Amino acid sequence: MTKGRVTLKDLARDLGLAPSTISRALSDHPAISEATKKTVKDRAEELGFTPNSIAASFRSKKTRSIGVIVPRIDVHFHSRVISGIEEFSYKSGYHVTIFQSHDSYKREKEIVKILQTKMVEGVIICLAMESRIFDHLKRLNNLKVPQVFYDRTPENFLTNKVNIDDYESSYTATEHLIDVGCRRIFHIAGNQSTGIFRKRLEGYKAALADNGMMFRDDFILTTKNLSYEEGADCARRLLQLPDLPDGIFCANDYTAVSIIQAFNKAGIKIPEQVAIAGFSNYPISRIIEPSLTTVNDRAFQMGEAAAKLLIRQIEEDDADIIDYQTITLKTELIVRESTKRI
Amino acid sequence: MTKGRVTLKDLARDLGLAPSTISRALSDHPAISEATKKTVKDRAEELGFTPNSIAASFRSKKTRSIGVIVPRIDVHFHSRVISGIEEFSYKSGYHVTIFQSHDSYKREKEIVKILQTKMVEGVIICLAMESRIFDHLKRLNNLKVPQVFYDRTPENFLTNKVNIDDYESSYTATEHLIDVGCRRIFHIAGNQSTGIFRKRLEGYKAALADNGMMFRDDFILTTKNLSYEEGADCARRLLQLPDLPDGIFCANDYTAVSIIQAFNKAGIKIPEQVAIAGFSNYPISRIIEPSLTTVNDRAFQMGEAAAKLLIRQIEEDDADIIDYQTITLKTELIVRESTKRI
DNA sequence: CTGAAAGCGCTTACAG
DNA sequence: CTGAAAGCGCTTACAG
Repeated sequence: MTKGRVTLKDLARDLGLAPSTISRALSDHPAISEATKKTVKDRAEELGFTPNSIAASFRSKKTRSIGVIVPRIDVHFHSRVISGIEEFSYKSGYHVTIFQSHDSYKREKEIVKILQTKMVEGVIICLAMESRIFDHLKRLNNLKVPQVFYDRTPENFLTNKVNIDDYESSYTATEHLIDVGCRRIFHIAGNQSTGIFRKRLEGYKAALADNGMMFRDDFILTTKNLSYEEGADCARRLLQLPDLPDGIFCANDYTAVSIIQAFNKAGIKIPEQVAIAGFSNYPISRIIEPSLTTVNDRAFQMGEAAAKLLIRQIEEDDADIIDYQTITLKTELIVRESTKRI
Repeated sequence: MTKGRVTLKDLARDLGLAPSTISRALSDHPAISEATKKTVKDRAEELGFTPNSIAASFRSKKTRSIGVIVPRIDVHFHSRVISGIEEFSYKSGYHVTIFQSHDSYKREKEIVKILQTKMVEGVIICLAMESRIFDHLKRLNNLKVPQVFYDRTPENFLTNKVNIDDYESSYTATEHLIDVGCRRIFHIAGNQSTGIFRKRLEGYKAALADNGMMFRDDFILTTKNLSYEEGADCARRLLQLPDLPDGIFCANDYTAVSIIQAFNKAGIKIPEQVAIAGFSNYPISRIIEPSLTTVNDRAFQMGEAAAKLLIRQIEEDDADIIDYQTITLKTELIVRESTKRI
């Protein structure tokens, strides 16, 4: 026995069989007899044989590894997506290597290069905020490494995408506010350079239009990052208005929570005077008082869907066929106290 | 040129040099002349040469890959630790492959086996709640794969550990409650089968003792998971007491927030009647009203420290020397409204 | 059903 | 400073 690890060759020598036979027996090749398989597997177990999958990957060109690039792992949304990715990948026999771009284009480019050397079989990525150029990703494409984008996805670049229906979700949330009697509905909007936030604004507009309500520019407060602090700032501006809104649809939960707190403090009754809806279903949305009506963003399912799509593309053998897919997950509106007017 | 990727051999042929020279030039081997290095690197760039690091790993037995096992990625604490691990590892040229045990011993065992076949050079792990037997990890040890544990660490098993000082942190938090005038301080305790929660209880006890206060068994409410719901339950029990506590030290933030809300509703003034301190510094602790005094658990730094320790152990060449380390990070008490009585 | 042989793309002693 | 050669531990056509 060589020092340390037992290799497949060691096993072969031990059993008086060819290495090729051992290899096939261990991977349940149909040509090998059941008897041999059993002998080999038992002996492998006894000797504590651990296959070196790096050697196997090197030889077979299959690493069964997926690269994931997110802006930050500790952003709750991303950690949930990653959890979904890991879960589905694990069940499918793939493993997941994670990198953070910190929203830097330079770092994203570096990571993509590393991913290439690591021979990952596919990549799931949420673009860095800074990324405007996609050459690094097109290059991956040329190397036939499938990619799936989520959340922040490239425009003008044909590829695989997984998203929720931001437009429809916002439409539903806004219509819900209308249904509970709101007539002056404001929108706290996200950065309009990001597609999903544009869509959330569009959904809001469409719901108003379809219900015969006028869209007004001054009902939109646009923020940079939809941060808690920006939410407080929006609340301040709203409270100075001659006419308060009677409904607010916020493009995320942080701003919604912030506004709820400011309004609570100002003695404004939620939902009686102002109904508020958010977006994401972050843990805090059910803890805040009143609890927040919000859109469940299904981050975990997005991760699962992304992994599923990616692995299908990896395992599809038709290298010539390029069929990019865009998966859109349905969301649900979770109605809580902040809009329960009736 | 072979179809698809350019290999090191292709480069060698192209330049009329030996593959060994190319290999050395690319890795800045001191024996190679600057002129040759430049020629090689420039040509590599031109031809779009991407080194196959799987081949390199296979040959050199260095994968520069670290396995990370956590119960769940989407638990905020773990996602922050992972973020710290990734950050430090990336800077050190290592990459991080992540697995979730879902607190299952069986799955943890499976993952450890996979990690062995993947030839990771080290493992960072937060034990599954279920894990009582450590044979799978001892086996890793025998294979000379360094391990670092964090948060939930094995007892009676010599290894590397990274933790915060739970005892000291709880002592400080409790003493802070005493300093602001509390005399009937209750403790919401975590599951006592977990080391860190035992230590938090101990710290609480010690602070009482050192300040001449009696420890009373009935001042301890023990929970299973320190969940938000269990916090509400604790609050209910506290509110039924003939004498309310005047201070509560909670072993995490969820229970603290839950109690704050219940007390708010019951018309009990925080901090005037009851001062409350938590543990973790979760985002919600600064949003809740009144904002929560809590211990910053330094999860990101734990991840960094774990990665740093692990990588040092990987790169230490003295295979014969076994020097297990335990790193304890200092925490800080973040004082907010919930204890500001003076 | 089993085996002999080639080779994946690198790195690394050894030699000069 | 550069090169020739061996080989890491597997898998996979090819052959019988």
